[in-house]
Amino acid sequence: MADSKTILKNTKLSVTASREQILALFLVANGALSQSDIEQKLEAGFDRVTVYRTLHTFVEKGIIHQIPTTDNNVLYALCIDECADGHHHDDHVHFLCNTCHITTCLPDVTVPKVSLPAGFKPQTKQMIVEGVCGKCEGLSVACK
Amino acid sequence: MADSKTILKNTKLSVTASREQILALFLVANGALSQSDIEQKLEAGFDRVTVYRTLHTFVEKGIIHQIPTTDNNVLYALCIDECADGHHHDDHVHFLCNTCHITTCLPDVTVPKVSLPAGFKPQTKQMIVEGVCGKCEGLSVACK
DNA sequence: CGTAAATTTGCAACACTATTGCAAATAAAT
DNA sequence: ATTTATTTGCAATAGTGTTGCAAATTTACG
Repeated sequence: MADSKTILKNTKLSVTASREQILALFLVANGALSQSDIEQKLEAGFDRVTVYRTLHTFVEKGIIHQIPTTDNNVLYALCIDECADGHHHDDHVHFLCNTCHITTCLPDVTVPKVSLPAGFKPQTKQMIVEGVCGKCEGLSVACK
Repeated sequence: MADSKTILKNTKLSVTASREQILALFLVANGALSQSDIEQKLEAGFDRVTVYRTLHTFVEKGIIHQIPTTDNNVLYALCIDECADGHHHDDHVHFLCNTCHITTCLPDVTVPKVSLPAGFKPQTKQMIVEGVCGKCEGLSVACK
């Protein structure tokens, strides 16, 4: 189940080298990845456009989801929940560490509901918390 | 107080034509603006770099704040709260309308607190709700 | 008010990202 | 094994982010 090829087949996507390798990167990543992260980690030199299109395909198929940032650098992360095609329900919070700059999914932390002013109809919601993650906090303590 | 020039003086910024006009745009805008929005709305043709630097300056000075999006297009909006230099406390929710694509600040809707897993130290948090805003909802009903 | 000092602008320039078309290569279906 | 459908890589274009520097503008001050 945690196998690239199986995921691709289940999603009815052609199994290709680039898709397998990119998906594998997500499976071992402990956080979210940007497009350039992926390009750098791929040993085989895939074309930038291929990576771009592969990510779009994965988002469409609900394999990964996008995480907005303020630095014009969209991040992608595996969908932990089973996302149907085009329907993302990743209602979990994302955490961006200001020390190691790794963005982590917090699947156990659900985005809370908010009551909006009259007239606003909510459909999806995103929440990003910035701060210091456990690993970095521990390291800085250890250094003292 | 709602005057461009006064705001600039209060922030100890030089009063220049570009800053006044860009700030005026925000004062009349009902939602958040992207850099290209601003470039298009400026009658006087200011250089792209000037707009870029002006926005950075305003963010630094706490006049406007950034809103992250998933489409590589950071938005900027006026800080309703009094933001000190470099310290933003815009703990309000942003609403992105999927119909008119306008992002609105909801100053009365505070980003709720969430409890994070052990080790994570939160510093700031952002929340974006997508859906349909009151104006668009009303319009679509009126059309039926 | 006028001049010097500090800031800001516009231009040039470069890097990197986003996006599309198209022909060649590859995978899937038979 | 061969045909068909997909996917890839390349070329090319557009747009954004970013910096340095000289010219223009603003502010500070006598």
